[in-house]
Amino acid sequence: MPRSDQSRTAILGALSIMPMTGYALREEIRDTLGHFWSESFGQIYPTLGALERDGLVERREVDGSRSGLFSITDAGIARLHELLAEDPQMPKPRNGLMLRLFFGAQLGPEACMQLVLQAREQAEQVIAQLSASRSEIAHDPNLAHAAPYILLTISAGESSARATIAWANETLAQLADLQAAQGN
Amino acid sequence: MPRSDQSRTAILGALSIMPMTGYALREEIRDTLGHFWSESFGQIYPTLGALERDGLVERREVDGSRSGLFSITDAGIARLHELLAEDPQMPKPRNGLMLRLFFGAQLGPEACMQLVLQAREQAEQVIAQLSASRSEIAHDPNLAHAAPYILLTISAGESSARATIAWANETLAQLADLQAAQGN
DNA sequence: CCACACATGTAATATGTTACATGATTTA
DNA sequence: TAAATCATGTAACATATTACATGTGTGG
Repeated sequence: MPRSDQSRTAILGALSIMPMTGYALREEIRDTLGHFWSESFGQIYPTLGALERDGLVERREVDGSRSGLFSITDAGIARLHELLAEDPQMPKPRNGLMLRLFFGAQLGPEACMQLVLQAREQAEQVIAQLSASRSEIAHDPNLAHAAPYILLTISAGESSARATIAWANETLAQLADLQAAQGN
Repeated sequence: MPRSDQSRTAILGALSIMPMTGYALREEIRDTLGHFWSESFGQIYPTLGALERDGLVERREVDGSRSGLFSITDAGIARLHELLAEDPQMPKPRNGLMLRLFFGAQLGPEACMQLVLQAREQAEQVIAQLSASRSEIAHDPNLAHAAPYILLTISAGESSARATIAWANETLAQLADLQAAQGN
């Protein structure tokens, strides 16, 4: 009953950068991998348990505290390399915005414009967040040797967001035309 | 126990364009909405059953054939409008490529370059497919009044794929630098 | 001392895919 | 007539989220 290989990959990967508690793991994944990855507590804790049973991570009880620091073992590093070498899989796409636009004839041009405006705003926020992340990552000593690779993913996010903005602008113009034509 | 509103939206939307069998529904969703949506039989048939019980679609038995043609009812159209007006939701992101690149320090520059090359090829294929779809859609009489909206989603796909290609080219150059630096 | 962040975990629920079972119809 | 495609559906499995339960440490 293998808990998702994908979750294991993300968790082992994060622990390969530095030891963490399960709680910190969620925070890091949300804040740093957030644009292209997510894990919930419901996944993280059972997966950590399974990884521990398999000897891929170790839990170190910190003095009096109830909090367990998880760190990756040598076997864990080896397994991480195997997992990373597997073919990357994308989830089946389910883009609610495109679905609505596709049936835009039912929804009408005004509502579609609202949706596109919303998408453009979100893309602008993403760009701002990524720009902030970029400098944080460049200055974080824990990430020293991982940083060049992490920055590639930041660039991917920025590139995608810029494309969304350009598309949104074109699309708004076309929707305005459709609206005008409908008005006739 | 509401079968996903999202699946209902997609199915009602497709039936709002023309009546179809469950099988044809899968084909259409895969071929036409494929770049940003997917449904499996395991979702389609139970959902059609539920929609029928709710009076949102009707099954018409065709003469001797066992195949049922599903068409949307007036109540179904009304419900579709409600569903389309709801906030679009994106699934939690799980991008296997970015996950691997993020931990690229573990994977090494050569393997990362392979991944990026693969992503660039896929994007090129997407562009070719979308370009073909574009002319099909423009010439399909069934899609006459839906076409302008559908073409907006095609443009979004093209725009995103072009951004991926541009990012891939930059990224390959940077990975080559990393590789050279590692070689020293 | 109260609220909030840290921390771990489980259970109920939702969602979705794959494989299987079954059979009709069409085409080579 | 054999193979491929059309067609419908179910069951088992896989995955993932949300809400809940529980408790500790810390700052105002």
